[in-house]
Amino acid sequence: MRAKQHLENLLKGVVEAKGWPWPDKAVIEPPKDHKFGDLAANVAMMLAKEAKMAPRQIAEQIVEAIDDPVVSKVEIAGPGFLNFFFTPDFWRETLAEVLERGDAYGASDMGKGKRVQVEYVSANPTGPLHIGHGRGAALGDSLARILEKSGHDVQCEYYVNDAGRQMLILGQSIFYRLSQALDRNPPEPEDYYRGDYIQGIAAGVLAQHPEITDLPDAEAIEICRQYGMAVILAGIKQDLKDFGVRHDIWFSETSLVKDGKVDETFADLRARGMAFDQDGAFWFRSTDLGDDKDRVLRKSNGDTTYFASDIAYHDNKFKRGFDLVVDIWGADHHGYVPRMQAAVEALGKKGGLEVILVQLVNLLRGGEQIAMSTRAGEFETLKDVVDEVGADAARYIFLSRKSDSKLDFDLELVKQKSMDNPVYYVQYAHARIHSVLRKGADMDVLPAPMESCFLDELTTDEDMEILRILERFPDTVQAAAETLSPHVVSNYLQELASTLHKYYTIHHVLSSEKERCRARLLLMLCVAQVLKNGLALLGVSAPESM
RNA sequence: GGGCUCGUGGCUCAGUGGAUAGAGCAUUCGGCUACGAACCGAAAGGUCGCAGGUUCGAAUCCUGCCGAGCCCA
Repeated sequence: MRAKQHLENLLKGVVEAKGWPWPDKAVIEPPKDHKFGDLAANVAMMLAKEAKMAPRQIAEQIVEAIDDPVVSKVEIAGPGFLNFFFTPDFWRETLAEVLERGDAYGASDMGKGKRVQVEYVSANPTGPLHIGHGRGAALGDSLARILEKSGHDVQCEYYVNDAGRQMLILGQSIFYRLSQALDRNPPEPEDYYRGDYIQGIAAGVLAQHPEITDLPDAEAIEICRQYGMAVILAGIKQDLKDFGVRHDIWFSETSLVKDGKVDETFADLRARGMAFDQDGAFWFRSTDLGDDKDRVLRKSNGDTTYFASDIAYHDNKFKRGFDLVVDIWGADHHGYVPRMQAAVEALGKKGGLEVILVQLVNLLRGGEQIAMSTRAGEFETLKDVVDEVGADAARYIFLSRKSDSKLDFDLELVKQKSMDNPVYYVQYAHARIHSVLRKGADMDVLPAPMESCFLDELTTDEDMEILRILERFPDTVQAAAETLSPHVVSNYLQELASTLHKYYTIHHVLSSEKERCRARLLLMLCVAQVLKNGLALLGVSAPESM
């Protein structure tokens, strides 16, 4: 961060002094290979057209004008890149920043306090969460942490679909099992939830509402519905808690309908000319916004559609003052995205909604696929998976890949403590450092204080490599926030851990000469801090021993 | 039929218009009588699905086609 900012300011100064405009497309970033330099800039190439000069000529002029104590060398590469090398002292200063900021290292005010809502999981409370929900949960939770770290004001929400047909089916399913348990031989419903958990809930209803056996079916079903929903929702909350996932608000669909929000939103859309009556139904004019047909909001029989509730819900979100709303959905809802975006645009909030689609999770055990279907009752619950492999491993696997590609989740592989399972690789690096720090303390050798001159001892290529990576952490967090991609952080952690392991093999920390030893302990301490901060963004623990 | 997403070493994946396309796994070879070998090093492995286009420059952007998955009809 410091490096990038420093260089940008420097270059801007030079370019301005030459009377050239600063090109929007200028990029300053670390080159793929550090032999090219510490940072590379393409300003010369971007300026070539504007200044009507060859890139090389511009580059030469810039190089000539640069005079900065931190820049130790500038080179011009063939295509016109400017490659900058910074002094070792500059890189060593990174340690001061890490020490000073501690857990806050990596934080920034990039978001400028922008209010962001992240809505995720939001599974219908008709059964326990399964592994696919776990992926959405890990992603949403991590995203919230990353956005918060980069200066956004974040709120996490779970939308409880407690009003629809699915909940009625839940009630009927419970009632069916309850009647069976009473040997009443009820007819099998056409469509119902078959999972074993339904029977447990039925027993619970009976225990708490013994009078239910004498009630008319409709009333009994309603009791089952409410009881079942409460039990299942409590289970979902517990599962998410055990998975380390946070939701600030549990928003009920029923409350939306009850409070008349749906009608308010309808009126609003009508006033904006985005909705109309036809054939006894009420329609959303989505064709105006690129949808392939207009969509019904209220059917001629008076029922409102799911889409109508969803529009009202999003209207409500924006009325609560969020600048950005992030929805995390299963990829099977992707057909719904353009419609929802159109609705948001119709509400005058174009660009205010980001939908992240999470692809399916393919659950395997030793390469064999495990079938999953909530209706059929065959699935591995999130709880089972977390109990088996641990929350850390599960979260890390989910977060180490882009959300828009399918994910194979093999229980056997995830349980293995090997490189098939990258979470241990990163955690091991952290634990290893703490082991060295403990050992150092036993030997009465402590990390050097920052203000000492010992840091001059950090001179090797490996020292510099670690320092450069530590310095990049704040950039990484911002990149992850901008692209809403936690996997950027996990990739970074892999790289840092790998560099640490390599360092550890090459350079012996404790038995080297005393001043060097203390300088290296300080370096180790800072690596541990950054590993910890990065893992925290993923919601994964950083153990000091394993 | 229309739409969305994805095609990168044998496998799983990074790669936000930039330099010789990178990791891990698997394979082969090597490294613990020093801080944790849950580790490290080396070798081998690629026409970035195919064909055009945009430009100083394309795995990346655009168009068409092929293939996979999903949604809607």
